[in-house]
Amino acid sequence: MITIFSGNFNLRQIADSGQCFRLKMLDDSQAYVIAGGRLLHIAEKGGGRLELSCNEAEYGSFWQDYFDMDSDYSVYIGAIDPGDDFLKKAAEFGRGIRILRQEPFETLISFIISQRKNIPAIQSSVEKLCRLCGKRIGEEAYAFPSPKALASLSEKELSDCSLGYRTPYVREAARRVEAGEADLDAMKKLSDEELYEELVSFYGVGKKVANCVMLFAYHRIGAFPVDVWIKRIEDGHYGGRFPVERYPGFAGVLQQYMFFYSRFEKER
DNA sequence: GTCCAGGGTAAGC
DNA sequence: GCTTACCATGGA
Repeated sequence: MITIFSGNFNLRQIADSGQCFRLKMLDDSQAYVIAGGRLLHIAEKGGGRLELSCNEAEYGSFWQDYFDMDSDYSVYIGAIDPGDDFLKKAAEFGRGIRILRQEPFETLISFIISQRKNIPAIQSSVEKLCRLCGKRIGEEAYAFPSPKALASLSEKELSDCSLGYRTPYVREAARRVEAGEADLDAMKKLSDEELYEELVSFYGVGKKVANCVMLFAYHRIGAFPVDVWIKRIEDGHYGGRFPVERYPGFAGVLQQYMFFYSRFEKER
């Protein structure tokens, strides 16, 4: 176990931010995260102190990058237009959110599944897939399936994970990656535009899902996914379109604050 | 029972 | 280029 310190880090907020479907809260300050075939326990101890159930080497080689610990989020928040009261409130409310660096394959499949589902339903489908063909890495803990494992599932097995009409989308994406027709790792070196074009070339991946994969897997924090929640905000607060050009290269971070804030607001 | 969800595709204009 | 019907399912 190691102890680290971080500002702008709140487990509950990250868990509820809709970017990751494999972060499970145990109580208000503890969680399990499954990523990269690893299982991590995190506990928040107050004052920005975090206890992680890994050693220094594993932190340095994986989790530090996963949680984007080298970025200072106060810089993004500080760049917000002082006249934009809505965005200032949203950022203040969700200031513990960080943009994770998740695995491209898991993110691609998860967000293909996400279309027209609410977050609990997405988590449920992803969990079923992992239990069905992901490697067991702990008590009741399963890694996200490999492309090979996912590509070998039958249509019925996939369908039984409540994928509905998305079943062929998932199947084809897994097959294409497994066959080497798309190299998700090699795509890391592409420009934003090239990466976007590669992603939307997947059957079942459109503008919104491609932007989510860019933001949450490839850490292209300028990507700005527009779903029904963000569209509602754009219409209600920005005359139909958020001024992404005012925040060159990091509008995606602000998008997360707004998404999280608006979902909370709706709950009351 | 009804409404809605981190949308995309294909067909039609 | 821009609309529109249709898609399956579960959570609230």
